[in-house]
Amino acid sequence: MKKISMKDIARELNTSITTVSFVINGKSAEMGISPATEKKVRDLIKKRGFNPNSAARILRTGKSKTIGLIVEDIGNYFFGNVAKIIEVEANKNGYSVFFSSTENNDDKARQLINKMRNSSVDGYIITATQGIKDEILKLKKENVPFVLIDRLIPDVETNYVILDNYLGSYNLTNHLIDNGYRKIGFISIYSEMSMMTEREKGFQKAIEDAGLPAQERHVLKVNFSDSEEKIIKSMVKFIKANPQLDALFFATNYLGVMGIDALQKCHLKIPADIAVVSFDDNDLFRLLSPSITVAAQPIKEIAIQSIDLLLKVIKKEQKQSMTVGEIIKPQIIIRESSPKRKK
Amino acid sequence: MKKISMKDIARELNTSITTVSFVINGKSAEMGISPATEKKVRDLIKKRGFNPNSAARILRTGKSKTIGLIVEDIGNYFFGNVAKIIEVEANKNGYSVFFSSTENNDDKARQLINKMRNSSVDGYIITATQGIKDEILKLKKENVPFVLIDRLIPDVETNYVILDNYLGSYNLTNHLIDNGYRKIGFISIYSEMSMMTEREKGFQKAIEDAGLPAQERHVLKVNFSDSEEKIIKSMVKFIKANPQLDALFFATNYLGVMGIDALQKCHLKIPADIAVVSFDDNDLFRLLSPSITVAAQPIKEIAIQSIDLLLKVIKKEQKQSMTVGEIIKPQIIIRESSPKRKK
DNA sequence: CTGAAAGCGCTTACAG
DNA sequence: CTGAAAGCGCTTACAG
Repeated sequence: MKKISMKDIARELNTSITTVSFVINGKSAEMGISPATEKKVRDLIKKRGFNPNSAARILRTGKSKTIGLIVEDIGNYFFGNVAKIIEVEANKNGYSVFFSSTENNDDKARQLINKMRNSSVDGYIITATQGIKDEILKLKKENVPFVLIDRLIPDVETNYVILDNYLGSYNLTNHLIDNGYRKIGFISIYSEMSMMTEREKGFQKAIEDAGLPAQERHVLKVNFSDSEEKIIKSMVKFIKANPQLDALFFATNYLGVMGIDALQKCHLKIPADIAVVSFDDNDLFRLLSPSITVAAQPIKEIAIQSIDLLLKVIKKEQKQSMTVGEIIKPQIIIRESSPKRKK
Repeated sequence: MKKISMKDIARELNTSITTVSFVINGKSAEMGISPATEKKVRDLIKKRGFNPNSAARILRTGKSKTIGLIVEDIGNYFFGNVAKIIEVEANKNGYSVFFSSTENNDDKARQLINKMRNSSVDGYIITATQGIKDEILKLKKENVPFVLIDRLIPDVETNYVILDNYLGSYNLTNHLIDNGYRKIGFISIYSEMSMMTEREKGFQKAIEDAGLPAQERHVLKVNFSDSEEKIIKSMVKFIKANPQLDALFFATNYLGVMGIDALQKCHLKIPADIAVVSFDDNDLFRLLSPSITVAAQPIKEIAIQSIDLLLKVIKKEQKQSMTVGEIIKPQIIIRESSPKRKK
C-alpha cells in the first residue's frame, strides 16, 4: 500500500537513484544515459505507475511549477473565465494554478499571499484589494514574480495588465452623446480603486468635451457592501428625483443588473423612455430584450497577457525590476438599449 | 535574501528545533514547553516573519492540508459558486483548495487526478467525466478520500452528493401538467450520464402518471459538442415540426438559453404561445422578461454537504468503505413562463 | 522540560 | 556511462 519511490525503481533495476532521476527529468542525453538503460527505466516506471513526489522535488529545488492566482471572486463571470483561460495557458507551459478568492477583503488577501508563499508558488497573478500595498511592496522587494490584473495599487510600480477604464468609459459616453442623449446619469460605487475613478473620469471628460453643461452631470454613488435591495431603492429614488434624464450609464455590470430592476420598478421602458449602457459585459446583457450596450472587457486577452507576462518574469526573460504594463482596450458593443434618439 | 528556517529561529534563541516545532504546532502544553520559552519563540517568529516551509512539512507528514476540487468548468455559474463556497468552508477547517476544470474531457480529468495525487492532496471532490471509471476505482482501492458531486459513475459505489434529478424533473413536469399543459416537448442532449438519464425518466414518469398518451411525448436530443448555431437550428426545426406543442421542457440551462433564442426565431411568444421550463437556474432566467420557471440546484447546500462529507472521511470520522450518498432536493421556482393555462 | 538525530523522497555536484 | 552521498526543512520517537 506504500507509495512507490525512485529508490524502489532503482533497486528493482539494479541501478542508482541518480540514473532514474536523470531519465525522469529528461536529462538522459545530456548526462549520457544509454538508450537501453533509459528504456528499461521508462518501462518499469510505466509498469509500476510511478509518479515522483512533488513535495520532495519542491523542497529540494525550491520551485513548485505552480502559480498562484488571487481573484476577487471565482464565482463571478469575469474572474471565473479569466481563471479558466489562465489555467489552460499555464498548463501548456507545465505550470499548475492555485486559485482563491479575496471577496475584496484585505485580510483574506494577505492570508492568501502568505499561504501561497509557503506553498512555494513560483509567481502570482493578483487582483489587489485596497489595503494590501505593504504585501505587494514586500513581494517586490523580495523579488517574487507577480503581475497585478484588473486594478493597480496607487503609487506602486509593478507589472500589470489592466483595462483602459478611462477610454472605455469615454467611448461609451460618447456613443450616447453621438446618438443624441444629453442628460446622462452616471451610477457608480464609492471606491478609491483606480478602475472606478478612471471610469468616472472618462465619463466626465466625454461630457466636458461635448460641451455639455456641468449641471447635466448627474452622479449617484452607492455602497458596494449594501444589500441589493438597498442599492435598488436608492437607484429608484435617484431616477425619480431626476426625471429629465434621458440615459443611464452604469459603472459595473452588477449595478447594471440592479439598475434594470430599478427601471422596471419606475415603469420606465428601455430604450423608449431612457437609454442604458453599462461597463462590463455579461450573458444577461446579451440575451436580455432589449439587449444592453456595454464596454466589454476582452477576457481572453486579459488572461493570456497576464499569464504570458508572469511566465516571462518567472523564466527571467523579463526582469522583475523593469516593470511592464499592458493596457487592454475595452470593446464597445452596441446593442438595443441605446439607439439613435428620435426627436 | 535566503528564506528563514526553524533552524535559524532555534539558533538565535539557543534552543532546539524540536522546541520551535512544538510551539509552531501548538503542542507546547502537551509536550511541556514552559510558557516563558513558548513566548520567546513566538515573539521571534513574529519578529522575523517566519513561516514554516510547507513542502518540507508535506514531505515529512504525507499530509498537505489541501483538497483537490475537480469541476467541469470553473467559468460556469454553478461550478464557480460551488467552488467558492467549498473554499470558504475548507478554509474554516484549515484546508486549502486546489481547483481545476476538466472541460468534460476524460484525459484532462485523469491528468488532474494524477497531478493532484502527486501534490499529496488529502482528498478530492470530483465531478466525474464519463470515462474515468478506472481512476475512480483506483482511488477507492488505494483508500484515498474523495466524494463525487453532480454526477455518479454507473455501477461504482462511492461517497457522493448529487441532485435528485429524477424528482426535480418529475416535479417540474407535474407543474406544467397541473397548469393545464398537455403536449410537452422535452429537449435534452445525448448522454449516458446519470443526471441526464434521470431527468428524462422523471419527465416520462410524470407524463405517464398523468395518463397522457405516449404520442404526446415529444423528445428532441442534440449533441452537446455541436455548435450553438447548429443546436438552435435543430430546435427550430423541432418546434416547427410540432406545432401542437403547448410547452417546452429544457433539460439544462444552456439548452434553455438556446431554446429562448430558437423560440424568438419561430416568432413564438412565451408564455402566450408556448410555456417554457428549464432544469438548472441562472441569472438570466430570473431577470428575463418573462422570467423562466426552473428546477434549481441549491448551490450552497450541495457545496457544503460535499466538503463536510469529504472532511469527515479525511478525518476518519467516516469510513471511506462505508459510502454515504447525499441526495439534494431541487427547488422548483415558479416564474412567469408557465402560468395557469386559460381556456 | 528540552535536545540530538533519523528520515520523508527527491536533485545534483562530485567522483570514478 | 553510472553511483554514493549531501542536503532541502520539517516532524517525531527516543533519550535524558
